[in-house]
Amino acid sequence: MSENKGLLDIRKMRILQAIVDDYIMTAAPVGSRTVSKRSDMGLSPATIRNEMSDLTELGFLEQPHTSAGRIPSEKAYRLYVNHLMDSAKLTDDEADYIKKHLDTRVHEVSEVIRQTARVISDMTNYTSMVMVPQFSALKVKRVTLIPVSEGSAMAVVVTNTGVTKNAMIRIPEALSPEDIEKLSKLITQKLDGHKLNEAVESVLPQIRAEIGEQADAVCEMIEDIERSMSETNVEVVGASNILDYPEYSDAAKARQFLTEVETGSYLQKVLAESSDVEMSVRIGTENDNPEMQDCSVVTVTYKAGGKNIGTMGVVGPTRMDYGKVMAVLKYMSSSLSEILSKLLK
Amino acid sequence: MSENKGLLDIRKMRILQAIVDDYIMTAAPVGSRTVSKRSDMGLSPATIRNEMSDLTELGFLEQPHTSAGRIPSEKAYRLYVNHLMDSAKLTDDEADYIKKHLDTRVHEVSEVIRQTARVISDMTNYTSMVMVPQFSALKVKRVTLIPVSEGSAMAVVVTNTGVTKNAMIRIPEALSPEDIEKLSKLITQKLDGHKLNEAVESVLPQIRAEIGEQADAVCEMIEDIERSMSETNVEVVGASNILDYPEYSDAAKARQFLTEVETGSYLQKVLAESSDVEMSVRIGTENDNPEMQDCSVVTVTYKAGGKNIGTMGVVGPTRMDYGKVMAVLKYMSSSLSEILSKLLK
DNA sequence: GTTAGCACTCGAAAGGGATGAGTGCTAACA
DNA sequence: TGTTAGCACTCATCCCTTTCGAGTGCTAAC
Repeated sequence: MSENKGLLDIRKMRILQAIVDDYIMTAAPVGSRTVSKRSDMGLSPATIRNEMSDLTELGFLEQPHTSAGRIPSEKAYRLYVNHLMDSAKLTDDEADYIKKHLDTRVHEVSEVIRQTARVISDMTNYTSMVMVPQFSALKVKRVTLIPVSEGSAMAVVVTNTGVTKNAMIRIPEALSPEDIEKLSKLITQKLDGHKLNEAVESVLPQIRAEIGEQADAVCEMIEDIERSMSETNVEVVGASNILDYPEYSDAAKARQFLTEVETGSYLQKVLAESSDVEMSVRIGTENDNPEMQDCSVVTVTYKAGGKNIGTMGVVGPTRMDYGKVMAVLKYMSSSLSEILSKLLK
Repeated sequence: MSENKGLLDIRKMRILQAIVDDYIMTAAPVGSRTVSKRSDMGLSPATIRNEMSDLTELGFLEQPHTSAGRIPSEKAYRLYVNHLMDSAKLTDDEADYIKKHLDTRVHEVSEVIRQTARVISDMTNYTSMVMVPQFSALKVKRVTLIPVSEGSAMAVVVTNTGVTKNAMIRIPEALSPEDIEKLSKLITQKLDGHKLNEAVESVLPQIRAEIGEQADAVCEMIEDIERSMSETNVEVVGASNILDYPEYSDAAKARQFLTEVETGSYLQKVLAESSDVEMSVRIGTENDNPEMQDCSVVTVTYKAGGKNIGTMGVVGPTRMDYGKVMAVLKYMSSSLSEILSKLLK
C-alpha cells in the first residue's frame, strides 16, 4: 500500500475527495455508484464499495443507516481541508463581482468593513463576520478631549494610520475648557507614537513619576480610554443564510445558531484568537462552544501598512464549501488590506 | 340589536375578544366549544356558533376549511387593538425584571439603547428595534474638527443635551491645524443653539452673506456634517425569536422575515414615520412593504427633556400579544425617557 | 332567542405496502 | 491478488388508504 501523508493511499484519498466534494454540494449521503461515475478513476462501484468500507473503518466516513450512502466525518473534513481540497481560485466573474461591490471611494472605515462583510456573505451564502480594525494595536498620533457635560468628555483618538475612534470617558469634575485642552495636549504628547495597549504599561509609570499631583487623574483617564478603545466590534452579515441549508431545517437548531450569532460573543472570541494566523479553520467539535459544534468557522487576517490589524471570517455548516470560502476570504483579505492601507494613509 | 362603536353588539364583541385572545395564545383555529367554555358568558356552543357565523359574514373571522375553527381576520385584530383588548398592565414581576435589567448606571447612550432593545425583546419574545436618538433635531452646543489626514477630518458634535455624535467629513486640503481650530470655533459659533437640520436652511445663507471667500468650503462642511448626522441608526434585537412561532415554521418564510429585518430599511422607515405619534400599530397589510404583510409592527416614541427624540418598537406575527407588547413598550418608553433625560443633563 | 342532537366535512395522524438506492458478501475473472 | 458482476438484504421514503376527532351547519324542541 503506497503511503501518502502517512495516512491513506492515493486512491483512498481520491475517493474520499470525491465523496466530500459531492456531499458538500448535495447534502445527501453519497453512494458507491455516484463516486464511481463522478470520479473518473475507471473503477466499478464494487471496488469503490470496498474502499469506502475501509474508509468507514478508519473513521473518515459515517453511515446514517445500513442502506444509505456514506457521509464524511469531521476527520474527513479535516483531511480534506489540509490535503485534498481543490484550493479553488475565484472565477473572473466572481472577481468582477467583488470589484463592483467594493466601493473603493468610501472613506469611512466602518463603511468599508460593512461592505466587506456584505460581499463575503453574498458570495459564499454563509454568515460572514468582519472585525473592525483592532484599535489599541495602532500607534496613537493625537488624543482630543471634548467636554460634554460636567464630569464626562468624549475622547477622540487618531492613530498614525488615520483610523479614529471615540468614546465617552469620565473626567474629574470642575475642569475648565482650558484645563481640558491642556489635558488633551498633555495626553497626546505622552501617548504620541505609542500603542494604546502598551502605553498603559510603559507610559503610565513615567507619567506618575514626572507629574506630581494630577497624575492619578490623567492615568485614570488614559486607562479609561484604553478600555473603551479595546472593545472589539464585529460586523456580522447574512446570518439568515443558514436557513438555506437542510441541516438547519429544524427550527430549534436554526434558532440556536441564530441566537448564538446574534450575541456574537463566540464569534468575537474566535476572531480574536485567530488574529495571529493568516488563515484558520475550525471544524465542528474543534469549536469549543457546544452550541457551534456542528458549524465550521474559517478566518483570515487582514493588514494595513504591513501589520495585521484585524480578522474576518465565515461561519456555516460543517458541510461547507471550504474551497470557495477560503478563496473568497483570501481575496477579500488582500482587497481589504489594500483599501485600508490606502485609506489609512 | 344594541349597537356599540357603531359596529357590533356587545355580545359579538365579547365573543370576538375571546376568540382573538385564544388564537393569540394557541395559534390554532378556535372552535365554538372552546369559546363557550373560556368566555364565562354562559352560552352554549350552538349559540356561539350562530354568532361566529355572523362574525364570519361580517369579515371578522376566517375559516381555514369547513371543519376547522375560526381564526381572526386583520379586521378583527384592528378592532381588538382599538376597542376590545385588555390593555394589560405589567405584573410586579415583570416590572421588577425590567428594573433589574436596565442598568441605570450606564452612561453611554448607545449602551442604554442596546439594553433597552434587549429587554423589550426578552420580555415580549418578539423582535425589538430601538432607534438611537434623533440627532439633527437637537440643538448644537459645540462642533470640534479633528484633523485626521490630508483632506479629511473627524467632526464631533455635542448638543445641549449632551448627546454626541461624530463622523468623518472631507475638508479642504492644505489646512494647518491652526486653521482647523479656527474653523471649529467658527462653525461652533455659527451653529450654537441651532438644530442641525434647520441650520442648513437658516444659517447657511447668513454665512454666505457674512464671510466672503471661505464661505463655500465652510458651508459644504456643515452640509456634510448634517448629512452624516442625520443618518438614523437602529438597534435590532431578537430577530431569531420569530422562529418560535408556528406561522414561521416554513424556512422560506422565516428566511424572508429575517432578511428583511437584517437590512432593516423598512423598520427604519416605520420608526421614522411614527416619530410623531405616541403609539402606532400597523397590522398585516397596513404595512406597505409586501415582505412584511403578515407581520405587525407596534411603535412608541420616547422623549428627553419633554421632546420626542426617538422611536422604538416591536415586530412580530400578526397574531401578536398586542396587550403585552403595548404594555411593555409604554413602560419602556417612560423608563428610557427618564434615563435619557437624566443622562442627557 | 337558546339549545340539544345529529349528520356531515375534512385535516391530521396512523398504518401498510411498494419503491429503489445502497450495502455486504460471494464467486468468478484477469 | 486486486477487480468486478451478481444477488440477497436493509431501510428510509413515498404514496395510498383508513381511522379519528374536532368542528360545523342545520333542524327541531325548549
